Amino acid sequence: MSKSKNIILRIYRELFNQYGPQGWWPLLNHEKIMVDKSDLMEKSGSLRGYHPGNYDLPLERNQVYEVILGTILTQNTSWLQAEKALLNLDELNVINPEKFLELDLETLKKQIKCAGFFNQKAIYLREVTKFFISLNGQIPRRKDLITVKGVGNETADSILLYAYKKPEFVVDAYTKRIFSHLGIVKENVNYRSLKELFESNLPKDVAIYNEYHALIVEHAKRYYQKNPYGKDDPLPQMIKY
DNA sequence: AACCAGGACGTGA
DNA sequence: TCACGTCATGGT
Repeated sequence: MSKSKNIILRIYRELFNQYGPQGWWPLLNHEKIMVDKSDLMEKSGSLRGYHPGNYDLPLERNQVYEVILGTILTQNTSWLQAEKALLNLDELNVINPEKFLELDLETLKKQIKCAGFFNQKAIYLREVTKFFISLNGQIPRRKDLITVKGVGNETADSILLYAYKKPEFVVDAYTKRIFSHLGIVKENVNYRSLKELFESNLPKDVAIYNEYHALIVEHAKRYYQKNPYGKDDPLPQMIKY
């Protein structure tokens, strides 16, 4: 049992002990091999991570870009569907910002249809692609990212954390669901407060931010998918005292 | 057959 | 700020 009084940190340790490193973005290896789907092991309805424990990715430009595409595609959709859309785009070799913009709108929509909201996501993807190119290799500021149509709070933080490796904690619906169920925050807590709660209780460490959010998602998939949320969650017992 | 998925936007209090 | 309707396919 951890001796720390820091509940946020204790939960992180518990989750990591339970599930281990998750391995999120990026999905594709743009240097050589394509992803072999048979290598992806099942993990609670989704697919197993791609490079668990490696927090140095993405390394190259198209990999950074791929993560950005993924953050838009997965909005309010399971990662499994977003992943399919991403693989569809990869088959056309358009996971490259310049080539992506050459793709006609109808083909684009067709490729990403499986991820839902394809009309607006097609627009969002183009917008964020133009923004990415305009950066010219620079790391975007959060306030500039948020002005891009289709990039809200969570997506902006996801891009900064998972594409640019900047220490911005990502809060999502699962985070709110779990931590309000545990009685740590209110159900109607807003994004900024919840994000601040994590960032003020954790070392400013990209690897921890990266892993913690992924662990929250994995935990939520197991115990917070259907109502009543958190019914069989063992966390309340584990973090007692 | 409902309900949910690694949300964001536009609008009107 | 905050609440609400809208966007849409797919899995369970």
